[in-house]
Amino acid sequence: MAIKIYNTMTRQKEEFKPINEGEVKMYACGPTVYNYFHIGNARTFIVFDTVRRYLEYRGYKVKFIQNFTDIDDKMIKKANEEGVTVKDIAEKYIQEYYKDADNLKIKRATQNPRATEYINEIIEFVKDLVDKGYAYVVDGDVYFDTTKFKEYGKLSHQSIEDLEAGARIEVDERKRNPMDFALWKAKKEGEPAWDSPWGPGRPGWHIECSTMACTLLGETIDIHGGGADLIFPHHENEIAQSEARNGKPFANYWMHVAYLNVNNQKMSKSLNNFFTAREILEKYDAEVIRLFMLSGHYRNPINFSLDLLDQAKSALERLYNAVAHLEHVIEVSEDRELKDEEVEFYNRLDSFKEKYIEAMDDDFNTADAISIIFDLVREVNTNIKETSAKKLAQKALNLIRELGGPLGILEKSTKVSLDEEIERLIEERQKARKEKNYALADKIREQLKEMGIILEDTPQGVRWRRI
RNA sequence: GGCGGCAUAGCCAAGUGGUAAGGCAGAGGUCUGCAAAACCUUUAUUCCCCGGUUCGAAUCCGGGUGCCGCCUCCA
Repeated sequence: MAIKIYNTMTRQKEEFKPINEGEVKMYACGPTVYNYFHIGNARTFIVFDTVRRYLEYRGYKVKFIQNFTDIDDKMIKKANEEGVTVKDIAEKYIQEYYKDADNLKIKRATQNPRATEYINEIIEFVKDLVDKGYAYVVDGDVYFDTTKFKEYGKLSHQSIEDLEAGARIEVDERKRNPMDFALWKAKKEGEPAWDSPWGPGRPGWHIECSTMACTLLGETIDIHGGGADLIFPHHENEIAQSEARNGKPFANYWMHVAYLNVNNQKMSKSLNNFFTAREILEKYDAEVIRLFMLSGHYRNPINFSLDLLDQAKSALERLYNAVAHLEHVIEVSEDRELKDEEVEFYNRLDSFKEKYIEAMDDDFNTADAISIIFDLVREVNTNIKETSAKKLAQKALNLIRELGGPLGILEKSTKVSLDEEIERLIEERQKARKEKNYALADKIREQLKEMGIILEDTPQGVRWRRI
């Protein structure tokens, strides 16, 4: 069984074959660090985090690079607005990125290179393109000549003519062709700049990713990805630059994450339907957000709403109730060998893992994978009781956690220590119940609920969990 | 104009030729002092519409309708 990945380039699912056995070289386009990232960015980050985690789960050693774009028009504008340097803005929002990403339980990339750290490599890259005749210099700007790269448009499946026909951009007269794009931009007044053979200036947007991917991962990488809006022009341009210079395929698999919409429309500042990840994290647990994001396929758009987040919250609660149940059983159950009637389920647990892998192998079908976790949970709830063998409960719990791992959910324990006050109240209530003083018992239960503790009476005694 | 995506129950959503997963919400039941949780039953004779191919289609083909996106910075 092999992993299949939908490749934007070929528009079909392909069997994943890494360049080097057992190793994956993966690059995802990261944020421009001029603001907090929004919930749509969060979707892309969470998806690639899941892809990365799953590849690791399947035994690959993953080298995962995600860049920070720390120099571009938006960065400069923001710095001017705030009266600080571009570097100040970058430093600030990189730190803020880490805060939010960590809170979303997004694993840190192997490296997060910044464009400004690779200026020399970028200049070398551009120089090569000029030398090879793929780029030309105009007034200190350097442009890529898209007509020189015969396969231009192969990722977005558009010919240059088609692209031009629909172009809504004003054509810069200095460019040879309307679709040509800047590799290097000459310095304008008040802009940060670096020396180059073409005079002071700064890199264009697309060149940084080509350069950093090539420098850190090599001329051909396994997986390159980003949001669907990067297909054109960003990734198209990356391909043109990289393949023109290196003469070999840039990436073997192109993955693109569909949008997260609000009211079925793309989130944008002008529509004022914009949510930062941070403000959502204030209201919802990271795992709720992840479950929501992963409950549909990454190539389908998802609609964002608080109501949907509430649905995900309830769903996650069901999963955690099972975890709590198992943790409870492990505490109170007998450490003994399996009884005959337990053996069947004990062995059958493995089949859930098989189905899960089958789902995830199929282009990371997280929705299907999640449904298998729910199937597992139902069976656990019916088959495992306080009287079950401890090793059975332990295996089930390990499995639930294992399957949650690549999705970044079900990593928490429901066991939390109780302070004395709560412990006293629970005991008091138990006493009241014994004395059939149910009015008092219910009152205490209500009181604990307000304190965030849910009590559940089971035949083996009281069970509690936090909300 | 070019390219692409989507349309499955009240809501979310998987399934892409073999007779409709899963979750949320709702209803009924079991358990419980009552709850909670859990479990059981129930909620789409049907997958936007119309044709066609096929023994068989939500799945393939043709034609509609509706919504969304890319072709400009954007995850």
